[in-house]
Amino acid sequence: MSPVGGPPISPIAALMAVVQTIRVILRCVRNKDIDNDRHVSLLSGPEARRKTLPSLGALGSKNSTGSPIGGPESSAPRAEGRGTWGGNDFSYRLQFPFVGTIGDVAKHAGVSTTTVSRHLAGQKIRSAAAVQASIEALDFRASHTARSLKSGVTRTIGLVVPDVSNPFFATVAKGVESVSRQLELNVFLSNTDENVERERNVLEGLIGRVDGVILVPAREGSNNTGELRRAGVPIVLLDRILTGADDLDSVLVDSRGGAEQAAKHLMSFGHERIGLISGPLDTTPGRERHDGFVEAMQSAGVDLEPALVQIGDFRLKSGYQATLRLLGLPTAVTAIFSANNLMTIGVLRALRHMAVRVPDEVSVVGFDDLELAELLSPPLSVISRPAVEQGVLAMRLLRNRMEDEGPDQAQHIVLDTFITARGSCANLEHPRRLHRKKDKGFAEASPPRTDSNE
Amino acid sequence: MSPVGGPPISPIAALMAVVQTIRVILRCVRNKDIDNDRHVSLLSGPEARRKTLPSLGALGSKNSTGSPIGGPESSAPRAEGRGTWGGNDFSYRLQFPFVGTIGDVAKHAGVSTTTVSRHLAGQKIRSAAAVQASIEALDFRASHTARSLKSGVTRTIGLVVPDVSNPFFATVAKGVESVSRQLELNVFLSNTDENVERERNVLEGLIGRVDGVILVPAREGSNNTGELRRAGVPIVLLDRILTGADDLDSVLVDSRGGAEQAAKHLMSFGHERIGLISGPLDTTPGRERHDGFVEAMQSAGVDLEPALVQIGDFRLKSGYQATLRLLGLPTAVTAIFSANNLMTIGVLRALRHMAVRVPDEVSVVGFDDLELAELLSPPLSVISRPAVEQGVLAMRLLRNRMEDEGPDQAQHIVLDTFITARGSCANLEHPRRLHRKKDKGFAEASPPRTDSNE
DNA sequence: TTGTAAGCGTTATCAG
DNA sequence: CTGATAACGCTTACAA
Repeated sequence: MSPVGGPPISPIAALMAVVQTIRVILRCVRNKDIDNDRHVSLLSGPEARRKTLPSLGALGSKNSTGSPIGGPESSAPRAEGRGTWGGNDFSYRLQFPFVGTIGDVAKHAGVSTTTVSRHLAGQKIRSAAAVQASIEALDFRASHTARSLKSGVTRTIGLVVPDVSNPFFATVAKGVESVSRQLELNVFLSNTDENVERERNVLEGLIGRVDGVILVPAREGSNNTGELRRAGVPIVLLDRILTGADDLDSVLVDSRGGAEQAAKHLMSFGHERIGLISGPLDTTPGRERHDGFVEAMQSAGVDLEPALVQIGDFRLKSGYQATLRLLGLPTAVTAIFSANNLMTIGVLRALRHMAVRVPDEVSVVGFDDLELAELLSPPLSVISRPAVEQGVLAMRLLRNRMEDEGPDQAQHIVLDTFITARGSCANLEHPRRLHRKKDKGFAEASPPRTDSNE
Repeated sequence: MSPVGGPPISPIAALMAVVQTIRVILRCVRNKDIDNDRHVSLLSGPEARRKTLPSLGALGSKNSTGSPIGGPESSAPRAEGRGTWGGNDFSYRLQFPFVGTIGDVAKHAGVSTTTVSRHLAGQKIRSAAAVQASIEALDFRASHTARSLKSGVTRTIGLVVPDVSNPFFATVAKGVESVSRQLELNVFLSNTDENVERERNVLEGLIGRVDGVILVPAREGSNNTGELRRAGVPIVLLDRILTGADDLDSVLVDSRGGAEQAAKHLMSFGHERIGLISGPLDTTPGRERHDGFVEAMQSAGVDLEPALVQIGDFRLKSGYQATLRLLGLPTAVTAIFSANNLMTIGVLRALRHMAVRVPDEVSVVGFDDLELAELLSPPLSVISRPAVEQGVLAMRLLRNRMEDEGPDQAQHIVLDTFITARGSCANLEHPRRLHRKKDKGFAEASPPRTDSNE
């Protein structure tokens, strides 16, 4: 701050200087840098926010022309004042962070804390109007933390997914979030990166912070829910289950059926040498899509030699590399089924880089739709499923557990998948060529189609 | 449960019956359905979890052959036992939710709670080994809630975005989450749906629950941060700013520069009738991309008639509709610049539905890359930017505010955008046709290219 | 209907 | 180095 009597500065600059000074002081107080003034007590946390206020009044009247802050009975404390600086008049008004307590409201309204608490809980009290007025005057907000401590309830749930940046999980998150907002629950979002270790840490870190968890486990065989369950936290499994945890609610899709649909769809075009790019077999969708596909092939009497089954990790790069391996086989594949969206992108990239034409040379079906699938050339055929709904249902199940409603036995919801046949599959004997379909329709969601031609 | 002496049932069935019964009892206790037994006291919340345990021991020994639970000094309580049921032997073991306190540990270790607290805080105490042993024996975890109440710190931040299912925000969320995990902070995820009202509710609901907020504001002009700031919660703006809130840290990208790049890129192909599909002008990226584009056109001396500027809302459908409007103009556009990823998808869908060839008839540049952009035919040219980094930097800035580190003035970070020219732009005079490029490269990220041919 | 007082599980103070 | 004690802000018997 420039000394009084120095060069003229604008009112705004002066104001900024005052604000800045007070900020620095606040910061010093928080950092316990000051300890010689009776007005400034050594406090941390919420105390620092509240109790340093009177001293700020004192500082204000010492360092500037601000009027001191009102007594303890005043409403949300503020410092305001006017002054002259470098020949210019200016005024300022500062409102300080203030977290009032139920006790402040009680004092202000002249009742007991009990009465305020009752009012807050929606009970009828005689002095409702006065209490409400005090609450508003003080801009009072009840402390969630204190309530949690007392009630043992956090009104928070955890959503633990392998990867939010996967469009499927992002969509699920949106579904979960929308329901939890209605229920006035907050959502902790955590990524496990498909990693069992990280998952364990994440889940243990949630203990005591959440009333329930929606979990997409990294691996079927690695049950990290023990600590959480011991702590009495309800859990709903989403999209993937945990071996031996049949007592947990779950919301799955019929991955096996979806994979069968994919296999049958490809076989209906005459394909027999179909490459499968599977997810990890120790995840539910990985295993089920693998099994569903393999069984559909077998029951159709088609031989599936081991080299045709490539195991990926649900990430893009693994789909890319698996495709290269499939393309390198002595006898080329004529079709590929990829078990999730990210790997499918990898498949398409690999095919593009190797200059393999789809569907002329290789037909492709992917599990999980993509926003751009329809716009690829050819449009990508996929196994679709209701992703938002999975999130919504999981949240509903969790709510029931949290409220101890609904049946006592575990609920296992399995949603249907459906095939969205676009243009990435073609007849084996008569590979088609592409053309652009003259289609002036307005429909955003195309109905299943299998056309693709030039 | 079937009466003793009834038809023989399997041990498993018997066990399940016991478990089931105890569950029901627990539930009744929680719901206060029982109040006539001295063993079962009327409690709710954490008390219900803890204090009903002795009574469960009693119930266990009454209703089954289970051995009663140990006294208050025992470790995490469990009920276990064996028995005969319908002629078959069976045994069971149940572990009940148990949340021990610092006091339980103190008692177990024969020290005071203060000592345990000190041990937990990492201070040196004489009985460290014993206390640690007790902690492990009791499977003790300190209550986050109590700590928060005492310290005034929640170790939680809020991440408020318009739409998690937008790949850009999903990616940002991943960046934020990764840093916050390192910092051992939890992340509340909230969607505002680009809606000011909802945003206000979300932000107010965060007061008292978080130590800081990363916010992507819905509208530049609607500042909903007042309450939060009054409560002393630091805020970092991400990707969008708020008018008059220059004192808040922010992490933006050079949207204006990106839009200029897009305009220049399109003009370099000879385009002059370029349609702009802008975002809302009262959002930072909407406004800056609009202005950057318009200015680039003007300074190149190209006239931009009003009908060429269509305002969307960053959602897919608005891009679709805006494109239809552009196509319906008396003089057709020869190129389109779309201001965000979702609208770009809408653009492409509309062009596809109207059978307009890209880039032969219309060239396209979108703001924000898409995972599949490279695989479209033609590959989509976009303005790219470091999305994960935006999230990471925002989280770092927020951390500094929360720790009162770093400079006192607001930090405004602006990251560069860069053009990823693929194949969706072509010369105006000599529209090219497509072909598939023979490219066996392994590169996952293609370098900027402008080729597209048949 | 209202208020008093005892907790919820921690941590900070202060005296041993 | 340790422990009794008093908060933190709220809810809830219990008593008036």
